[in-house]
Amino acid sequence: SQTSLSPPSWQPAHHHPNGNFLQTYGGAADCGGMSKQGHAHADMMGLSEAGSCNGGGVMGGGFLGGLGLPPGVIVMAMGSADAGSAFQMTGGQRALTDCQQHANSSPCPSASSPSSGVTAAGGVALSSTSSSSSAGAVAKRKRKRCGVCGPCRRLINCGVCSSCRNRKTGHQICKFRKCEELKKKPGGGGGVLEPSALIWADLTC
DNA sequence: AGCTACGTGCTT
DNA sequence: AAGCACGTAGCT
Repeated sequence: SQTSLSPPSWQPAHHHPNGNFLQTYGGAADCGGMSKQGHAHADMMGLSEAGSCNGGGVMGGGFLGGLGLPPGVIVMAMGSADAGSAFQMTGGQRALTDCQQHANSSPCPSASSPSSGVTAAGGVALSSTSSSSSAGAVAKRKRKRCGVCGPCRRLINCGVCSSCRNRKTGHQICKFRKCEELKKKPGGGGGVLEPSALIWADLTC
């Protein structure tokens, strides 16, 4: 709902060329879906700072050449100082909001899930009773993305990876957005996340 | 009700 | 082992 923190004033991001390219694009869906909050930008920032190298940046080149869409956005975002500041603001605001909201006891990282119990450790707190499914069995709860790893912080799909291309049948998130934690096997791993979480907290808060 | 994406089984 | 396809949990 557009209550409290109604989006600043850069909402327009949508109708602009951006909206178009995205829609035209395969990745469009994502952006559209994500734009519920309308923030492909926040991601870009994340991209340039962390992930861009592994996927965004590199791909960008390919895009411009073959598909030429996503990069457009990026270029625009970075190109216009105006937009730049706007993004910064929004991004900052968001982060801040998150922090404050989750400042309760944990740093922003946990922003991933406000009410549900997702632990930084990547564990899904099987909070409450597993509604569905039989009582005794440990319902096969879905783990949730940690929300703090590089991939998680990325908001836009590459649109070219197998997951993006096969979205119809694959039902998988963009490979570049696949949470590092979810890549690991459910049972394994301990608190490998903490570090990154801290960093993230440091950077944003 | 519809969408996104995690989990898992099958195929390559 | 990696990728694909499907079922469905979780969310809006």
